[in-house]
Amino acid sequence: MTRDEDNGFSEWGGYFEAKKSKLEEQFAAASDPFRKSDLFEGISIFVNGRTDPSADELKRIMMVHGGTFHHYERSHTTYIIASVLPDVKVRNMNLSKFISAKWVVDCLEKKKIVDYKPYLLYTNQKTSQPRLMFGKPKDNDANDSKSDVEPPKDKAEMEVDSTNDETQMELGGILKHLHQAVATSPEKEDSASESKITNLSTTSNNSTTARTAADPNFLSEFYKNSRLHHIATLGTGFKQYVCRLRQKHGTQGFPNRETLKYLANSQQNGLARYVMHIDMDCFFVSVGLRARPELRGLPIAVTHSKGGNAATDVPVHPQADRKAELELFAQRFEHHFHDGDKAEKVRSGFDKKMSLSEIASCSYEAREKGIRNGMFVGQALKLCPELKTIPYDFEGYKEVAFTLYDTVAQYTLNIEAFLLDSKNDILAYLAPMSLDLLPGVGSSMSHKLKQAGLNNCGDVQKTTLWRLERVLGKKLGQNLFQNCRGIDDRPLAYEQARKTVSAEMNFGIRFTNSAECEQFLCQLSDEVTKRLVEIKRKARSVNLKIMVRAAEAPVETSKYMGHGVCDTINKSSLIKHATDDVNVITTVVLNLMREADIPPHELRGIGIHLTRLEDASAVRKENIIKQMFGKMSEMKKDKPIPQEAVGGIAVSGAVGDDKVKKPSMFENKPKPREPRNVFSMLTAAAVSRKSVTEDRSQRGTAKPITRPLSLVPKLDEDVLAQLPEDIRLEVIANKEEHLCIAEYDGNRSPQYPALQSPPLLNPSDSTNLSPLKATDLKPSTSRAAVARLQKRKERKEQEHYIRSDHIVADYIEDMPDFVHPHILKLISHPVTEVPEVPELLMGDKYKDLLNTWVSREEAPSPNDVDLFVKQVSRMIRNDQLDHMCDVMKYLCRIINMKRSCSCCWHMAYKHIEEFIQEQMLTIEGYNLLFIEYIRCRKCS
DNA sequence: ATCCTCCCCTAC
DNA sequence: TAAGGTAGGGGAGGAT
Repeated sequence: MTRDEDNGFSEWGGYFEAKKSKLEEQFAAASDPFRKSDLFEGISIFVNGRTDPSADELKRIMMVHGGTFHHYERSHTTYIIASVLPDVKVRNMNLSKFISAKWVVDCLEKKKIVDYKPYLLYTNQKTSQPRLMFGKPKDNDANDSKSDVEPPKDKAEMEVDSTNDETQMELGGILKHLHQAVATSPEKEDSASESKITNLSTTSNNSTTARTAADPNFLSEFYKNSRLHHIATLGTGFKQYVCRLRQKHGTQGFPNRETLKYLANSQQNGLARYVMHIDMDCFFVSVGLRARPELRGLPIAVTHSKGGNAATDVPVHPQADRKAELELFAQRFEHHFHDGDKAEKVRSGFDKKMSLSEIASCSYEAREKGIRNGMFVGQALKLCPELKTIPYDFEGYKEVAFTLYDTVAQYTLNIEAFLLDSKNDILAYLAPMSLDLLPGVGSSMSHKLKQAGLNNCGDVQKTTLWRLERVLGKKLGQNLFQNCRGIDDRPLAYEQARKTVSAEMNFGIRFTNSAECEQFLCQLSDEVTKRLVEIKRKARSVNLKIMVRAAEAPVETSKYMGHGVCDTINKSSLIKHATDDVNVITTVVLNLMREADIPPHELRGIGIHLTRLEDASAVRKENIIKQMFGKMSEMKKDKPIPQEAVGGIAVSGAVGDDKVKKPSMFENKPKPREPRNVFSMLTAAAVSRKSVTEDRSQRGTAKPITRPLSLVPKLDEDVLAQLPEDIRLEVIANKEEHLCIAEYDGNRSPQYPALQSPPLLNPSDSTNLSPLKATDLKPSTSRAAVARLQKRKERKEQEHYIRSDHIVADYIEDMPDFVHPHILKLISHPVTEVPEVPELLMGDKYKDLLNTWVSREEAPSPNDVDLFVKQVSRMIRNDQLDHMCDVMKYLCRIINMKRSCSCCWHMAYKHIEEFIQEQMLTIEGYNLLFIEYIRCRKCS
């Protein structure tokens, strides 16, 4: 259940601070000495992509004429200026905000705000826009909204009424209202009429409301009302939101950070780092109280229950038996009773006819009475009969959290919670602290530690690492050992690629027959697949989690539509190819359920978890292997590939151009091998390669790509043996073409395999060969295999050859970078004769080397930077992230220390860092946050 | 030794 | 009446 803290929002800062920043923003605009007019007062724009006039020019116009320019789209951005529509699917954008830059120009020319509607990029809109409703009764706008679209509350606040064509909207004025509306609450008007009622919780009073999962509307109904669902999705959603802000942000500065720096500089040197900790206390309650100031200072709880008398005498299902369920629950979860709140819930929560609705968030005044988040309302009312309950406001939570993130983003995009480094008294400071205050320590772990005689951080500080590892396991022990000393040196990671996707419902599951159950499974499969597609991934493993009524449990639960005491069953299935096809997933899910063979009426909870996720485009590439084999058969009919084509067509997209031939620090070391090469053989591959190389040049990390012939990976039976089982079997099934790949000339020199004896494809001899078994694909010395090889050798002389190695090389080149570590390994062989990048930076010697490098060179040579980049690149591939971070930290420090005025060095460092982030993102799926940074006022 | 799978625990 | 979700980390234990 929920912990005491709050619902996941305890890190999210104050709403009123956010509000203040809006005012400050307006104030800042008003006080601009260069200001020429107030034309755009109250209007803010965000420029998306390339526009005419340019973003810079638009920024200048807005500044000079009283408007606001947002460096990234914010929830209250009035208009988004763009030339083309972005991929709206990605982020559910509000299209009614996208207008052409010409609007700004025309406003300026006419010296007034002209109607923006003719400038909308997306014109296929319903006649009624979601609109701002300043207390207007709904029927006031009947003339324009015969609307079948309900104006969603959340969007309405950000929209501007544009229904009256004749009227030039006084946008500035409206926006002032808008700000006010956001600052107070969208529910103000409702609450005023209700404020006399003690308890304001409302439930869906729609009599047609779906009651169980047998109703097709139940799923969406449930998600709409589930606090836990909202907490989870808001969390993930905001992670993505911050990522987007970070991506959009690019190299722009942080508008408000300058102010902060200015303030800081007046006191000290300004190079110190600041950590802002934002704590959103009682988040749900605080948001709920925006519209109910009269309730401030009272014990308040956010819950679905109406509270009051209604919550002490709830109807109980005739087949429910609270006492029996309580006893069974207590018996089954005895070992969980180290969690005091949970124990108390069981002990006194099931009493009489008390409400079993859970409290999502409660005010300090309520906490003082012993009320906790997650507690049943009935139980809470026993502790505090005067407790007031208020309803959820999910849209409000979202809105406030957006405001918060937007506000913070004006200062930094390194938004992540972390423990402080040791600044001296940290040990003493932490010693008396309760262990469950540390991240990752919950009721279970602290209980375990208590049993080991460890009650607080001080106790753990005195314990050996070995003992902690014994008690908790290796990793958890190590973490606690560090954390209780205030140390957490893990690199901060964000933008991590998702590893699982799931959708679960353990409420309202009541089926009378399998048709109802299967219909729900289809719906849930659909839901989870949508989430999968949304994140552009595909799944290989489908897991079905089923909660089944425990044999001893009463047929109906004490909690209305709850799951009661259950047994949990997990069933999983591996899919041949990663998929995001709803039909495939649904079929698997239905099969798993049939296998589980549970009577539908005994089901109480169902969840679908998709794991072993793969990147959708990587999966596409995997399929290309098969296509490639297919193409090879077509090529039988084509002309032979002239040998000259084999030599390698260098495709360059160089950034580290060698115009400056500075001697390299590392020149006496063996030359690193060039990592890539491109061969053009298949038209299709060449086409898709184009986009890959474009990508690289955009990133600015492309290198001239040439590779000697000897580096072309060969494809042989080992490769095939290592391909994923399913693909391999398919290959076997299509033995006609693949046999040739599976076998190669055994006389090849081990030293220069590709050069001296390139693996050759002989398309014509394959047809005579017998079907292959899987074992045939392993390196074989069997007589039959030798005979076949001999036969092929004889034919080589007269046949046209197709080089499988080229095709594979081409395929590898065509793959996006991030699949290389995984798939490249499968396909290519390490080539031994070419020197590897020397491991200059491994071990401890890197410090000396970097020290010498930075001390000796006034400016770093591109070659050295390039070599350095290769070294760190390898560390990333080899999963030596900790070491890589150490190396980077050291380099940064040395540069700050010895080259504080040399922006060449600063740029070089930043270039390296950018490269690392790119590579991290593509290989690991997330970025790193480097604690150490270049402290230069000139170039930072 | 290393990987995989099935959980449990924790955070939000 | 009531809306008891979602994702990641990692330990235990078995397979290889």
